[in-house]
Amino acid sequence: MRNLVKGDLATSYFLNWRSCSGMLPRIWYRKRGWIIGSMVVDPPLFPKLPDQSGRYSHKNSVEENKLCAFELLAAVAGKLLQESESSVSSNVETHASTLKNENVKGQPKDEQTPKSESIDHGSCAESSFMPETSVQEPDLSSEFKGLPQIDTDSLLENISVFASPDVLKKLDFDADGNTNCEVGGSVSVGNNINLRAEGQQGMHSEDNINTLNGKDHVGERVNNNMLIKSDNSVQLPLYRDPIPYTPLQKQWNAVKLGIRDDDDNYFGCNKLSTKFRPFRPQPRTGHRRIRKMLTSKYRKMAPKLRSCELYNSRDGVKSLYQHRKRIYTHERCLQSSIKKRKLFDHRGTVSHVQEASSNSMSNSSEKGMCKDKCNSGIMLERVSGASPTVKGHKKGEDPHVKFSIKSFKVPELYIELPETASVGSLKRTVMEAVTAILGGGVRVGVVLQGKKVRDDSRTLQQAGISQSGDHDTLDQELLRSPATPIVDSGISNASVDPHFVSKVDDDVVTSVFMSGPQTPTNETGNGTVLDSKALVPVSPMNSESLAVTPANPKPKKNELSQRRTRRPFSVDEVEALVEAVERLGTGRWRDVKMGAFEHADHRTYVDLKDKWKTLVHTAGISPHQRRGEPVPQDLLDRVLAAHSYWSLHQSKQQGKQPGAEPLRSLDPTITP
DNA sequence: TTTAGGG
DNA sequence: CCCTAAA
Repeated sequence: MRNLVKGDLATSYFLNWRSCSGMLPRIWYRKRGWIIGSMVVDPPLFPKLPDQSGRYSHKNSVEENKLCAFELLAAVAGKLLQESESSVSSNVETHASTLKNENVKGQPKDEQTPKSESIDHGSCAESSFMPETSVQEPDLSSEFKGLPQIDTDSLLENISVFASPDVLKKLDFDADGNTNCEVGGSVSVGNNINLRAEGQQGMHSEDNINTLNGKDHVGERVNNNMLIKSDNSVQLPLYRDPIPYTPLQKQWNAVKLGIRDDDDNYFGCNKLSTKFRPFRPQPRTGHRRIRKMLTSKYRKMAPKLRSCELYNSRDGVKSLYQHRKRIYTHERCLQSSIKKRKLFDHRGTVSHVQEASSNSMSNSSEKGMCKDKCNSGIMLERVSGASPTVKGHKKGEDPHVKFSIKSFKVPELYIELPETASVGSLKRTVMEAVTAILGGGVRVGVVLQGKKVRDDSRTLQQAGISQSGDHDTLDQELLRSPATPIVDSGISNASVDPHFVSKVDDDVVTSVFMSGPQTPTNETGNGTVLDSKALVPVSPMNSESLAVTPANPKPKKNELSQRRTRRPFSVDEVEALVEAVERLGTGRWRDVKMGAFEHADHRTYVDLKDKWKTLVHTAGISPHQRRGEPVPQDLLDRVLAAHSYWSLHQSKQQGKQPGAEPLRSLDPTITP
């Protein structure tokens, strides 16, 4: 173990129970020994070894070390459990009650409690604990004890609850009321960008565990933290019996700054040193589609699991993951359901709008990153005294409606820096990330009363963005509209931010959202817009998104046919692709995708295949005929070499055993 | 869903 | 990148 984790292992972990669901501890108990976190193992630890089969020359070492990773995580898990169980301190209760008291809104206790209420407040720490929780889950309080112990200062204030048990019980997929917990740091951008690292610095366990993603057990959450640092690195969820030992707290150093959203969207790909990853929102999936999605897309939910299968032979490890898969799936279901519910329930919900901008993060335990999903968006508030009246509007009049940006937050990002990085570099990195997002192109959408105003040709007046007098009317219209069906959307966010739904005062509040390039699935068949909130980070490579996005709405042209934004491959991506093809051949694009572009969600295996096709073509033409970012000649040479090699070796034939020789083992020009 | 190719 | 036949 000691030789596994070395001091220079840069990746660290962070903990921030900011989106912790109400029954986090339950998971520790009910799923004893289940996933505690994931782990990053840096490539240098896994020198590639010559392998007879050659295909995964690093396989053995990877697996070996992976098992070590299991050990490490198991130890952590064990400690977690141990602490959870042994601690019966009453101060937990105190904390809980404190939080309850901070729940200004105060939740109704009866079953009639609107789920939206519960969930609404669930996204914010100050209303984390709902009465129902303790009522319906008498054991919760005890279960919960393990949590606050860890870091009362940083944890409690960030605890949030997704849903109350009664909500959970109504979900399709989990009657247990298991909920999800997410651990992660956060970055908020208000007037300032504040970084917050949870936990304590400079503490390491005896085993030098400085790599631990203290994230949770829910599939997507886990995925969020399962980074592939390179094709040799592994981050795995862990299963192991508890091993008593080091205080968990010691390991909860916070070095990595996590910025996340609800999806497992990483930007970047294997072999690429992606510094940060913007997220896309969690796709919304209809209840009825969840099952299907879960079964058919488990790979996306637990990509690492897949990786293991692919690159680590078939041993016990695999079965472990297969077993795990179900759990991921299950919990993912649950979470999706919860989100779904949130989406529904937020509709028409009146909630507070105030979102502190500059002070949201800094010192307040009531505000700040616990806002979770609330952060992604721009609040536009009508500030003008002008009071255009729709009904009283006369020809020739052109009253103005003025808006100001109340707050502006950038969605969560995921930034990873070595512990040795300077604070300055941290700031710079964050700045780069934010700049990339903003500079990369954003779209602005308008959400009024929780409803997206899609028709750009409508006037503000027509859209209802004018005067308070129309408020009621608008609400009614909103209520009258049928429940919005939920469809799968690659880009839509999973929740409707209560902050953007409405405002109780007389002002018409318009929420303006930025979003990435529209995806075709933003609308349901009846044209109902599902996206009500979408601050979609735009990847740095997506600088064309603004230009590509049509300024005028295509009235009828279904956006389903909208062409995807063009995203030229970078040299790094090409390199990763070439490397993967050298290894896997030209007939296994899915494997290539999984192995080298797993987290580059915008690269499908078809994309990769197409890119390879063009690469082969490019390599075959004279340099002056090439366009776009020049691909280094050596890469093109490798392309040709791999192409010819795999053409000869018939990689695409299924009869071929998995031991098909990778090119690199035969090509002297390719040396690690 | 994935592969393979044409457009 | 898109589209789609075929597997």
